Order: sequence, then C-alpha cells, then structure tokens
Amino acid sequence: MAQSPKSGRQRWRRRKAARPAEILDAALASFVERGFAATRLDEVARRAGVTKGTVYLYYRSKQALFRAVVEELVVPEVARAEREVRAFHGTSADLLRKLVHDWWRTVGLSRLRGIPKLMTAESGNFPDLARYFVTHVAQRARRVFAGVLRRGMRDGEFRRCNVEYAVRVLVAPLVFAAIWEGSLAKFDKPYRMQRYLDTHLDMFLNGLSVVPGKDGRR
Amino acid sequence: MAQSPKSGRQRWRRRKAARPAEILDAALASFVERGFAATRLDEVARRAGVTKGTVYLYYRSKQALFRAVVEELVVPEVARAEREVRAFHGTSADLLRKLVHDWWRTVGLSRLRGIPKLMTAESGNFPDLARYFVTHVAQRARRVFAGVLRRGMRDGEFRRCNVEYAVRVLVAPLVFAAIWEGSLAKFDKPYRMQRYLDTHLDMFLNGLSVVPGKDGRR
Amino acid sequence: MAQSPKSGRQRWRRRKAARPAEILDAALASFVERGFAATRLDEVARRAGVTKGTVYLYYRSKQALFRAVVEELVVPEVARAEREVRAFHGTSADLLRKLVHDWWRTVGLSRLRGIPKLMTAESGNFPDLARYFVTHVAQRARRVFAGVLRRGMRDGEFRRCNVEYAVRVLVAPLVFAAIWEGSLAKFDKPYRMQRYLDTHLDMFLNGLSVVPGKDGRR
Amino acid sequence: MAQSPKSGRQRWRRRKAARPAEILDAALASFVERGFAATRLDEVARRAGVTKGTVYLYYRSKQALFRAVVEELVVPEVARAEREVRAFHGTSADLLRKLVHDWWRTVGLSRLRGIPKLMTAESGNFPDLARYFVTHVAQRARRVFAGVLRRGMRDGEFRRCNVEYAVRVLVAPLVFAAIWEGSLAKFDKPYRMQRYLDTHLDMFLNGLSVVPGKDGRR
DNA sequence: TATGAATGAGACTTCATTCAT
DNA sequence: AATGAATGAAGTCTCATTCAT
Repeated sequence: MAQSPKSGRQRWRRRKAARPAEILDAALASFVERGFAATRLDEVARRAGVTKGTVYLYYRSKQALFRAVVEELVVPEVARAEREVRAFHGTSADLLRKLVHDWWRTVGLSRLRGIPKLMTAESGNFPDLARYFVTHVAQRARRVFAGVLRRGMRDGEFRRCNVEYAVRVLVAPLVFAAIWEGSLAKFDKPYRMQRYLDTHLDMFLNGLSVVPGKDGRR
Repeated sequence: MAQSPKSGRQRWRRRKAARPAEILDAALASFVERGFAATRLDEVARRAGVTKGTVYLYYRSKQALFRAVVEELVVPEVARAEREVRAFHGTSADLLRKLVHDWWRTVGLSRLRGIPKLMTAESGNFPDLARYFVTHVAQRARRVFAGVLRRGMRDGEFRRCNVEYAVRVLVAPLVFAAIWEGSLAKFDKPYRMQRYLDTHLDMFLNGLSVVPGKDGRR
Repeated sequence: MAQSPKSGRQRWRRRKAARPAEILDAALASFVERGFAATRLDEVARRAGVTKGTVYLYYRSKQALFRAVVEELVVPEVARAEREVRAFHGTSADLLRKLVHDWWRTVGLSRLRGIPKLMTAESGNFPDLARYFVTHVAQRARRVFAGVLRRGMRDGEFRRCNVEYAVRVLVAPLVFAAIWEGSLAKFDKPYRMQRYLDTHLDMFLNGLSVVPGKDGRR
Repeated sequence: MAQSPKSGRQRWRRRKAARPAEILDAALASFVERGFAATRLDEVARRAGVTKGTVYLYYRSKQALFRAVVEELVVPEVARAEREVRAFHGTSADLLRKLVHDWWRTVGLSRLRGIPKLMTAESGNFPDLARYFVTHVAQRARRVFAGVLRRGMRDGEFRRCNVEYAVRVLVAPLVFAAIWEGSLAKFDKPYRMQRYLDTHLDMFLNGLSVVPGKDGRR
C-alpha cells in the first residue's frame, strides 16, 4: 500500500475490485490518525496509491467515504465476533477470558483499534453515522458479552447481577485501552496490555464469583 | 454569555478581565463538540459574545487557544483534586468511593467532561500538547488514585497488588464514561451513571479486599 | 523618541504641540523602512511613544498621515535649499559642488534620505500625492540646479547646452544614491559617498567646461 | 493573457506548461505597479487569467512568488546581457554606447523596467531576497560595465581612473531612469530618453577621454 | 488629550470537489 | 478507469479604524 501512483506504467491494470478496499483502508488510517476534518483527501489518495480524482470515482464525497469505512470495515467485524462466540464450548469464565483476549487481538491490535476514538470524536459532527454505529456496533458488541454473562448466571457459574451494568463495566476498560493505545499512550509510560487485561479480568470475575473469595479456591 | 456583539449601541463594556475566561470557555465547548479542526473561530467568538478579531487579541492563534484551554482550564483542576485528597480522613475504601464520585461530579458533569475525548482525538495532530497533557494531567491524576491504593495497602485495608495496573483498571471506566457521555451516549440506551460507578467500585474494591469474599462479611 | 508610553506618569503633560511632529517622524521612518502598505499604524504609534488611538487624534487616516509626511516634512526642505542657493557667492562650478555636497548632507544623511524611494515606490498607489510631490519637490529641486547651470552659462563659465537634460543628468546620481543607500546598499560592497559624488561632479563639470577636449576637436 | 477565468464553458484549457510563466508575468506587473504588500493575489490571478487557487498550485506563497519573479525573470536577463557584451567587436566607446542603449531597450522598455524600483522598495521587508538580488543582478550587471571600462583603459582608449566609482557614476542615471519612468515620470514633464542617455554618455565619455580638455591644464 | 479594547472588512491560504482529457 | 489541473467556498489571521472611558 501507498506506493507512488506512477511506479510502473500498468499499475492500474490490476484488479480494479481492489481499489475501493485500498481506499477504505487508507481512509480509515487517516481518519483515525488525524480525525475526519483534519484529514485531507490528498493524503488518503496518496496512501491508497491513487490520485484524488480516483477517490471520487468510488465515493461521492469525503463524508460518504467516512460512512463507507464504518459500514464496510467495522460492521463486518462485529458479525465475525458473534460467530466466534457461538462456536465456543467451555466455562463461561473461560469464554469471557477468551473473548477479551480475542477482542484485543482482533480489534486492539488491528487497524480497527482507532475506531472507538474516531467515532467518539466525530459523533458531534455526524450524528446519523454515530447513531448507526451505536446500533450496529456498540450495542451488538455489548450483546455478545451480555450473552456470556447470562450464560454464566444461568449455569450457576456467576452470581446474579444486573447484566446491563456489568457489561458496561466489563467493556469500558477494553474500549478505553483501544482509545488510549491509539492516542496518548505513546506519550505515557509503557505498560503491558496483557497484564492490564488480566488485572481487569481477575477483578471482574472475582466480583462475579458465587463462592466467597475468588473464582475457585482460596 | 453569548449575546450578539451588535446588541445595543455600546458594543463592548470594558470588561477586559473577563474576556479571556469567556473565550476559553467558549473554545473548550466548541473544541469538545466538534474537534479542533472542525471548530471555526467564528463559532468560538460567537459563543463568547465577541467577534473573531477579539479572540486574536488574547490568543495568538487557534492552536494557542487550544493550548491555553488545556493549561488554564484543565491543569488547575488536577491541582484541586490533589488538595481534596490530602484533606480527607477515613478508610481508604471510603476515600476511593468519595474520590470516584467527586471525580464524576467535578469532571464528568462539568465542562471538562469532554477533555479526554478531545485530547485523545487530537493527540495525533498536536503531539507536544498531548505530551504535556499526559505529564501534567493524566499521570498526575493517576498518581492521586495510586496514593489512595498505597495508603490502603499500608494500612492493611487492601491486599497487596501492583498499584500501577490496579490504578489503570480503576480509572479506565471513569475516563471512558466521560468520553462516552460526551459523545455516543446520546444515541445509546440511557443508563444511570451512579449505578455504573457503584458497580465498578464494588467489583474493584472486592478485588482488593484482604479477606475472602466481599467486604460484606470479612 | 520612542520611549514606552507609560514611562513617567505625566509624560503626556509635555508640550502637546510636539505630538504631531513626533508622529510624523515615526511615520516617515516606518514608511521609508517598510513602504506604506506594509507599515502598521501600531508600529508608527510605538515609535512615536503613543498609542494607535492617538495617531487618529491628529490624522484622519493612514493615508492622511502619508500626505502630511510629504507636505510637512519634505516640502519645507526644498524651500530651505532654495534660500541657501540664493545666498551663495562664488563661481558657478563652486556653487554646484557646494550644492551637491550640501544636498547629500541635508538629504542623503538625514531622515529624508528615504523619500525618493518612498515616493517612487508608492506613486502607483497614490497618484495625487505623487503629482503633488513632483510639482512641489522634484521640479522645484531641479529648478534650483537649473538656476546654477544657467548662471554659469550666462557668465561664460559653462559652455552652452540644454539645461533641462543637463540637470537631469546631474541630479540622477544624487537621487539614486539616496535610494540605494536607503535600500540595497547594505547588501552591497561599501563605497565612499564623497568619492562617488566627486567622481560624478568631475565628469559632469568637465563636460560643461568651455575649453576644448570635448567632442569639439579631438 | 488576462481573460476572465469564467469566459467560455471550458474553464481551463490544459496548458499547464504555460501557466507558471503567465503567473510570473502577472505577478511581476502587479508587484511593480503596487508593491509587494499592496498587491492582492486576486489581482495577480486575474491578470494571469486564472483563479487565486491556481496560483497556489505553482507557488507555495505570495513571498515564494516574489522570489520566483526575481530568480526566473530577472536573473536570466543578466546572463543574456553578459553574452551580448562578449560578442561585441569595436571600440570600447562604441561598446559602451551600445551597451547603454541596449540596456534601455531590454530593461528600460521591457516588463523588467520596474525591477529596480521594486527591489529597492522591498529590500527592508525581504533582506534575503535583497541580498540575492544584489549579488546575482546588481553586482553582475556592474561587472559587465566594468569590463568595458577596463578594456578601454587597457587599449589606451580611456584614461585611467578608478573603475569601481566610474561604473557607479555611469550606471546610476540608467537605473534611476528606469525607476523614474516606472513611477513619477508620468506626473512630470515629458522628456526624450534617448537624448537623456546621450547627454549622460557624452559627458561620461568626455570625462574618460585621454586628450586634455579637462579641468584646465593637464 | 489619551487610551486600548473591540470591531469587521479583507487579505492569504487550504482543500473538497469538478471535469476535460 | 484514472488523472491532475483548476476551481471557489470557506477558513485563519491581520490591521486600519472606532469609541467608551
């Protein structure tokens, strides 16, 4: 990605089908890095290895490009996560642990890491898109976690509590970590994400355990 | 605040001393609402009840205005929080609870609520300011919480654990709530912040308790 | 000139009559240094030791200030030169030498040195003022020199020639020296003005001498 | 040149190669006419038959445009003059006469006529460019004339004298004429440039002649 | 008389968008 | 399908000018 658009005389002979995806990737990266308003189409085009005009062949406007990023890059990821959860067998605690670590792998370490930052930052300027994101991404993602919590309660593995709030408490540190890593972390003391996630999970699962003490012995 | 600068025949009422603060407030609100790049100086001026030119009487540039917002509105709040903590007497758990709720009152419900969103969103475009913010706000704020955790451990009230990570886990849901409330929350199902905070606190303090079980029995 | 306007509590108790002159001096200096358009009233005011508002007490506008500079600072100098010439007794060649050197002393070394540069530079933007300057300064100054040439011819000291053109040739190096000294000379190799003027005078007077050596015989 | 950018339905005719030159010409004309600060990019663009934005397609800033005018329009002319001199055969006096008249033809009557006025007027605001101009234009041009004078002395055609000063005296009326013609001349009595130049040349060459006729004896 | 806070028109500059090629 | 020159609206910033004090 991001080679000079002039290298090779028949570069544009390649699969045209790839163009939109390359542009979307470039747009995602730029939007996350600078924000929507501060992103120049020139930069997106350069990253995608095309010229500004080409972007307009595929997307009507900068704003349409933004919407496409969310609809075509972000939403599909949620569906994938949902499928993974359904396929899992084991204790709910283990599932939760796996889910959290998977989440970090597939979101926190991927190009999607910056999405929470981007969407929260731009919600004021793009209410329609924000609403769409909340409905199709945020709430659906929470529902995945809620399902696991409910399963654990049903099985007597977790003590009963308000799932709605528990999920928010469970998810907040994850999303926040994604925001932080994609923004101010580089100016902060380094820390190990795994340990951070485990610390959070330990405390959270401890709070859910039915027996006094932690999730088993002690 | 925010009267039209043309109302009345007397266009300005010689209140120079108040001007910078009014402009800072207006800038903070606009930056948080739209982001730095999408904020027009016109809007800041209008909110402050002055004209564009007046803004430049007090701040050299849009960017200088941004910096001033952080330096003059945000940093002082951290100092205030530090003082409050030092003045507190009681158990560390109570202090922690108080601290969290105070934090929400003074940050989550104030005009400063949007600062985390703003700073994370703009960190890519303003690395210097981001670094400053991390050093003078984020790390200092974490230090306040860390102090309470250490106090609790020293007194045998909390079990020993890595303070660094515990603080991050403690703080993340707070900061995230501020970000969320100032952005996507309005498109999401409503929920009660108090209950969210309490759920988080319960789980967190439970994870810190020395005796098995919760703080219930002990 | 140019002290802080706040030094001393009763500075403004001084002769108010001096204010306009101080402002004119400051304006002349600034206009010459930067040109009319690039000069900020703020700078003029600072140089004059007053504030911008005060300038408007004495001059209706920036342009009026420009006009006043020409009318009140420049024109009187021409009159003075005329008087000096009338008072001189001696050979015309000596008078011419004296005139040239006096001109350099009173114009080339004074604050008026920059006037030719200023007036030529701004003639396009201020045709009225330019016309005024040509009539009341340039032509009058040339007339002074022309008078001396005519006197020399009448007395048989100079050979007959077209005074109009001789004057222009005589004056051009003088005016040009003023322009150059006030602009690009500081980036050029230094040279001695006296010698430059003498070289010019020698050649010029030689061209006016009645004895052969000219293109007459050869 | 200078058609309205809106004339016709085809707004631009793909003549990229010509654009920079058209813009430079327009800029030169405007700068000379009004000075740098008083020139509006709008006007330059209109003269060049494009819109403001197009100017920025080729020149980073107004100041860069100024520099380009000097580097790309002025400096090449000096090189051309140098070549012409080298190609000349004949007496040094004739060469000098030819040089002066050529200079007037190629500079005094061309779009470059206003350059001396422009550069002297703006030297205070653009010291770097001024230095560049002195080095690459003024001094080089003087060197051309100096070469002719030295040739004449070497051949015994001119009497010996300080070339440095003679050149300045020779050149000053030329440059001054350019400044004057491009500024205040239109408000002055008309005169014939040829006669002015000849008068100057006669006197100057007379001053250089080896036969007596100078200030008396010899 | 003098101030200086405030204004607002207008400048430079940017950049999303268009369109002939 | 792709380009990239060109546009023009809109933004930031400057500064001559005004006016209550």
